[in-house]
Amino acid sequence: MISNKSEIFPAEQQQAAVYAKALSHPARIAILRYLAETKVCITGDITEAIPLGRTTVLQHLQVLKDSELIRGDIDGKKVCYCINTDQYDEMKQLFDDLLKNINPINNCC
Amino acid sequence: MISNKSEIFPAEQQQAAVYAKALSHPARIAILRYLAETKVCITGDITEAIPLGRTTVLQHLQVLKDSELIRGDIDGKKVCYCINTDQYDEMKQLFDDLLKNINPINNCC
DNA sequence: TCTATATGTCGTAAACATACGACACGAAAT
DNA sequence: ATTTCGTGTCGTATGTTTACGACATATAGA
Repeated sequence: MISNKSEIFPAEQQQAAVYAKALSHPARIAILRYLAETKVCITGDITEAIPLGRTTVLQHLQVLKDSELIRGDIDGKKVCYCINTDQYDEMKQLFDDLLKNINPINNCC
Repeated sequence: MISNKSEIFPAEQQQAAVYAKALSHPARIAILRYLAETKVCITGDITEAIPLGRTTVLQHLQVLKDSELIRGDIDGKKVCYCINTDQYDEMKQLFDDLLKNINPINNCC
């Protein structure tokens, strides 16, 4: 590709885009909701809660981990996934600012 | 692909994902901000404001149009892009609800 | 009429996302 | 010791996104 001109945009917009991408698949939204609901930190039980194959769920978890919205800590033989509250709060703040800054007026044509 | 199991998720999560996808590239965030700032409805001047090729910008505009966050009305020889305020408000509401519903507690492991 | 401007469509190349099966590996139960 | 469970990694097929050049068209002005 000649692709990936993302770096030419302001850091704040890049970061917002990263979070938006993390939320851009219903499975990942479902996973976040699941993690928030079951307050215990869960392992591959997620696979049973989300109607997708184990590998696919793992992949979505990886995407969420890359965006740092979740953490995955090894707890003995199980792995313990949970929402990264710091990062999550940062996302909320960023989105809030973004949506506040975009104040459209419907003056089209 | 065996892909596109998106339909198996709740409609609300699917719609949130659609909006998130629309915001998932810095160029599209930049376009939205530009449209909101320059309160006039703009045409291909966007190409000059966004450091990308004309075709690429058009493509991003198409993605935004698909998510219905913007409209593109033909106004004589020019095309007039602007934010679809109704849809935009719906997005804000959806995100607000979503982020409210995900209330993580940092009790990891 | 010819030209420039504004716009759109098509094609294409490379990268990334989605979905999953198959295999690997270590710890706990039998 | 062998099996099972929880986990992860690899490979792979297909679809989507990103980026852009080349071509097409229609309108306004010289």
